[in-house]
Amino acid sequence: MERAVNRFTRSPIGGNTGERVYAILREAIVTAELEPGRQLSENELAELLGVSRTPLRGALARLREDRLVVIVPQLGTFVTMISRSAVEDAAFVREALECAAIRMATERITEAGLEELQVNLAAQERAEAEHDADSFDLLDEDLHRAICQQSGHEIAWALSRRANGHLDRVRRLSLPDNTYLSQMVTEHRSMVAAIAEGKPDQAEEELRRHLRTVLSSLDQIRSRHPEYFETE
Amino acid sequence: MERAVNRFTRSPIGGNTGERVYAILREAIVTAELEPGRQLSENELAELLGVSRTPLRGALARLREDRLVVIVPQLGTFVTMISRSAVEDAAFVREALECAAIRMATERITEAGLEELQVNLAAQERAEAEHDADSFDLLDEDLHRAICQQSGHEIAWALSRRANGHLDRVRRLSLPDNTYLSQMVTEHRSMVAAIAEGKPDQAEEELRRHLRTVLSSLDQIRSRHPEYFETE
DNA sequence: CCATGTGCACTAGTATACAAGTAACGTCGG
DNA sequence: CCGACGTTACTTGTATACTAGTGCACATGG
Repeated sequence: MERAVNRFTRSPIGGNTGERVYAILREAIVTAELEPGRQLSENELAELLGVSRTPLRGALARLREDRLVVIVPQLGTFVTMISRSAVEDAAFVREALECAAIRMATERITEAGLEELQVNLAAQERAEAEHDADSFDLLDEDLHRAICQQSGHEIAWALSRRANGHLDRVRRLSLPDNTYLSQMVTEHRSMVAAIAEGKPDQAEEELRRHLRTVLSSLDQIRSRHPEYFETE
Repeated sequence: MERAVNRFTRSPIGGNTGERVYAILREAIVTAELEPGRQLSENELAELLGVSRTPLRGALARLREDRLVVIVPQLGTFVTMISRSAVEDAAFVREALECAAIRMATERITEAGLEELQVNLAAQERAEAEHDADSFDLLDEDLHRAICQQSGHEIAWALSRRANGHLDRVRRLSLPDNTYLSQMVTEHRSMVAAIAEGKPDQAEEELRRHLRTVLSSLDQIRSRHPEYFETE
């Protein structure tokens, strides 16, 4: 324990089994392939994924921190029900972090950074024209990540994404709406424009409205899948 | 895996071994008892704490998410050096979350909630008069927690606290300054006053200034303990 | 004396075995 | 027929054993 090494040149983490399992399970929960309320058996999942319980449990522990599962000792692990408060908490966290980030990004963005945002925006417009929702999702994520990166605090994106599980689940449960894509692209365009013009207040306001559009579909989802929601 | 249970009445977590180990290690790192750069041996720590490697590794994994340790596969686990960017990231996250929370708290706080804040404040004044720094630390934490709670999003406090490791480490490394306590109490008083008067902008501004006082001691710490800092 | 190669002691990651506890189901008695 | 009780089959939590890989030190050859 005495050897104090300063060389942290190795990649911090890579394709750990636990990391991979976490990503798989999170995706399954967010898409409701593993539906809310479902009990998860560690043994069964381990066998299914071809790993042992040890890395699997690590993944479940992280999912618990994301509030996507509840682990009850000596009883079981369950996919959490969708609850209004959890969704609103996620929205609150994301709004707080990203609004602070877009403010700071507006003040310190570089030419190259702005260029990156606009390239992304152009790609989004192509994805919209081709009705390519999958490409759009990736571009959407990357735009928000890039904005946080330009703020100098990319950690905001990491935390926002992490806390975003409940919102993602609601979003993925929404039927792909034709008007949805064009509305999102329009809002993104307004955001980037505000950044380019150096108006932090306006950028923040655009982002805030943008993030709240997702929340607005909550009641719709609830009426379609009442069995996924917590009884209040 | 088929049994879908809705009764999540059990307490979510309790005194797990991993939880306990996490708290112990975090405290040791924050107080620099385990100094930056120090290599942590899983075997040694497990023996020292009287637990097996399994829960210990869970605790280390959480500390990695807090950026308090770096785990390099097949090489070792190390306490992270203090870096300006990590400290600034922590400050950014805390500022974003708590400022959003105090805003919302100001708008929706109840009489009882305000009463709670003022009781805390009075206790802080007593702790200041008695120069009881330990009591003050607890009251300080509780005040910030209570404000987040009154916002309706206590999760803001959980995340803020979690991201706050680097800031805590800097703060704990500071010598107990006589003027420090009275300044903090004064700032807290201003914050609560702004909440009571229903002025969200002012409350946010007071909190922002309050949080940045901690950051201001960074250079001082750095000159006193250069060996704890990352070479840039 | 220096350079090079090999072994060793250590690391984290993973798999497996064991312990403690819960709830549900079946059985036995009234 | 109904209720209480005990067994059983599951759960998560923890400890231990094993695997793969790293860097350092020491021995050996030039």
